[in-house]
Amino acid sequence: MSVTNSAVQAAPAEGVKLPAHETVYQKLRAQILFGELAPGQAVTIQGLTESLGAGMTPVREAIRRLISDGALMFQGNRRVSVPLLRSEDIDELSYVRKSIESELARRAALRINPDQIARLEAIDVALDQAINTGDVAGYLVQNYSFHSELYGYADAPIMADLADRLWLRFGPSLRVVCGRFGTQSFPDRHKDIIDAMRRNEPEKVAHAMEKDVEQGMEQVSQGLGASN
Amino acid sequence: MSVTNSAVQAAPAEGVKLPAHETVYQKLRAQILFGELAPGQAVTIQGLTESLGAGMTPVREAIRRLISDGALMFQGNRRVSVPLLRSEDIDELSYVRKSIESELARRAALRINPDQIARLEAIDVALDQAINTGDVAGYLVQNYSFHSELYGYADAPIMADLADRLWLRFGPSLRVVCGRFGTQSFPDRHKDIIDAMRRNEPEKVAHAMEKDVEQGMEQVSQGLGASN
DNA sequence: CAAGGTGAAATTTGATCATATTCTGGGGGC
DNA sequence: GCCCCCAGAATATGATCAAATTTCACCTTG
Repeated sequence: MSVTNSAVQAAPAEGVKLPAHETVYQKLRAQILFGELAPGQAVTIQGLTESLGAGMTPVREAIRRLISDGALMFQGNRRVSVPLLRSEDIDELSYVRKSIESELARRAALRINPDQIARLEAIDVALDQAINTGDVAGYLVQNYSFHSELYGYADAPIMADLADRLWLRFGPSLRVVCGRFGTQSFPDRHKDIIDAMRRNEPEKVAHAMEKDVEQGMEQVSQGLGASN
Repeated sequence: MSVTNSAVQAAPAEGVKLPAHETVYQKLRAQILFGELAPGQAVTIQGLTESLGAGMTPVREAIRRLISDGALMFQGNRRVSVPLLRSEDIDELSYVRKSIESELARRAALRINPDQIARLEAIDVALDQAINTGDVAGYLVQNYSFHSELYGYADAPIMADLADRLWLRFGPSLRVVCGRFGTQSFPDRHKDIIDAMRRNEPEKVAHAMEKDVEQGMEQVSQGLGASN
């Protein structure tokens, strides 16, 4: 998984080589997804060049990509910031996510094998642990992992890519909501998904995923509504 | 509208100022959308710097954005090319487009006013003209214009953005199909959409749009199938 | 003797950096 | 309170470095 939780200089031990603009993109992406950058916060090129220890060109390219992803916002006057989510945005995101992610779940259900189900369950166990210990960062990472892993089994790269992108739009807000209310209140639909996978019932899987997404977006909506 | 049909140096008369990487992005985007770049064709940075008369940094940024859009493909060994569409891709695109664009049409139907309907109709007239004269480039531009204009009325920026992105994925192939079979065989669902708009029937609009998308993707599928 | 393959050198292209230029925003002076 | 000037950040260019592909010569083999 591309998730590296810390800001350590990222020992390049794993692959061997991979372009700087790519690593910068991944780091920035993780920071946005898992809430190290708050909605509304300004992002400067020069700030990132020193905090990430990279040149200016790679940072510029990474920022462009993230703007294109909807993870960052170009404020017109050459300023870049993490966008705030409006309730209309949540409405749109909810519709699109339900449509895409339920289809991804359906397709994954048709192809998944027992090993892969076991892996999903392992992630879900880690997720429960994070919830029980109140580990917000862990919750965000494991929850994302669950969905990301599942979509990887669907053999539908375009839709998986779209789902990943949408995640970037509400990631920062999810962090805010969790930070405000904790991780307790989230009911766990993942169990339903895994059970239906085992019973080989794609429609049930799709339906459970739709419910999971709906509940998640509802949480974000309520959490953000409390602040607006 | 951001649609500039010709390759003329684009007299910057309209706004007054706008960054180089932005103009490069728009030009490249138009070239991809309307088929000046064929699927499979390689894209080089240095080639674009001279063909577009821009520096290397803006070109790089534009390419990154288009890769993020799915309009270009990073071939691993730092090579960039226009992606070829596989039939599985068309299947995914068809599902997502039907879901998103029918919803966009529904929402647009709820907000649209007579002036806007008239503008849609004007585009559709130009579209018919392009079809009758066998003007493939005109067909592509007007067809895109119709959808793009319509989605602008839906007051749903995220979904409109997604729809725009998806268009970039099949644009080049659409050009190939049209170039091979001409524009004759496309039935015109746009009339149904406009009629239902006038009668203020959002569900009918959504349904007609779904059919339009389905027919379009079916055409692409058949056209590409003939070559593979 | 000819044909094919392997290796290194050269060219082409992408990645990164340092630098110059331009624009935005704020503070000081009138 | 308004306007002009200055500081700082972003944009854009060109140069430099690194990597990959291609070319070509030479050797091996049938």
